[in-house]
Amino acid sequence: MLSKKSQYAFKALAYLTEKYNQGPVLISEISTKKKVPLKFLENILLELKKADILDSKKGKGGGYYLKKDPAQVKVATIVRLVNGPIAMLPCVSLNFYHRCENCDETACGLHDIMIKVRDATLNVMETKTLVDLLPMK
Amino acid sequence: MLSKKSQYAFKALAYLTEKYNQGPVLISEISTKKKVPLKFLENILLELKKADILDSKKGKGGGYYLKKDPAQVKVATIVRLVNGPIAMLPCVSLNFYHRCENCDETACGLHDIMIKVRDATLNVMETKTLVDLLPMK
DNA sequence: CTTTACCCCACCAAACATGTGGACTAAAAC
DNA sequence: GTTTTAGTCCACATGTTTGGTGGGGTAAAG
Repeated sequence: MLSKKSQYAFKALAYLTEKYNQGPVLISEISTKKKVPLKFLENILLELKKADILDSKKGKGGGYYLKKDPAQVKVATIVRLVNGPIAMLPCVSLNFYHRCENCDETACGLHDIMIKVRDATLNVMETKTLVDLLPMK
Repeated sequence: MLSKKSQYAFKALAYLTEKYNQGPVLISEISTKKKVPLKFLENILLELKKADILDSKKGKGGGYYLKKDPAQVKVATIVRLVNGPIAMLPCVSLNFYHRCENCDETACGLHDIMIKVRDATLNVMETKTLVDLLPMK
């Protein structure tokens, strides 16, 4: 399951997508509009900034805003960043690969199953972007 | 990611699938062959028994064995049992549904994305069974 | 009635999740 | 140039989950 942090991140990103190209948005505004704890949100947005998804301005008229076109930011990228690996096993992860202990990958049926799960999941997450977070009209 | 517990469960189930219809298998045998901590494994197997996946016999000649044909036991069932929900959001789970707070499902883009992810994942996990845990010959 | 082997309960440490508080810094406004 | 605004950074608190262990109890076989 996605952590609350991840869900908060998506709520914030949805809001910033709505406001894309309309200048910086206050953390406090996102916090109240999306019902996300202010200080927690602060950490999340900072993390997204460090990952080059968002940018920010300090002082009056400041706030956070999307650094890139939301249609170019994949859901998979955000999940990996905030929630961690998408794959269900370390030995099957593209971005967080780690060999399993006591497990021969070439003779592990679970390995093959989880590769299929990963591919099916990525097929969705790599094609959906931030604009898909907004409800259809 | 799958918990270690889940990985242990699958290792044990793979072993019991190999030994299907060959009588009860000792916990200690599974533990040494599959390199799973004995006491931890005990808890896991007991849980699988209570869920009607396994059965056991006490005393000499006792041990654990599969209660059903391994080809009839879906991977999805085991994951739900040992690891928890398969869906990435409570509001999108078939077996563990729970409404999201502060979130209108009908106007939540993430909701729709995660339904697609869930369906893609289930498509694999509902068709794969314990026999798929064994390496192909 | 002793041995074997599963059953059951309680506990434990470490890691992670979910926050909060407070001081600091940069930018803008006055 | 000092005040105000708003993001940055660090530390800590607390609760839950994860991964695991210890020990006694119970049922079946011999």
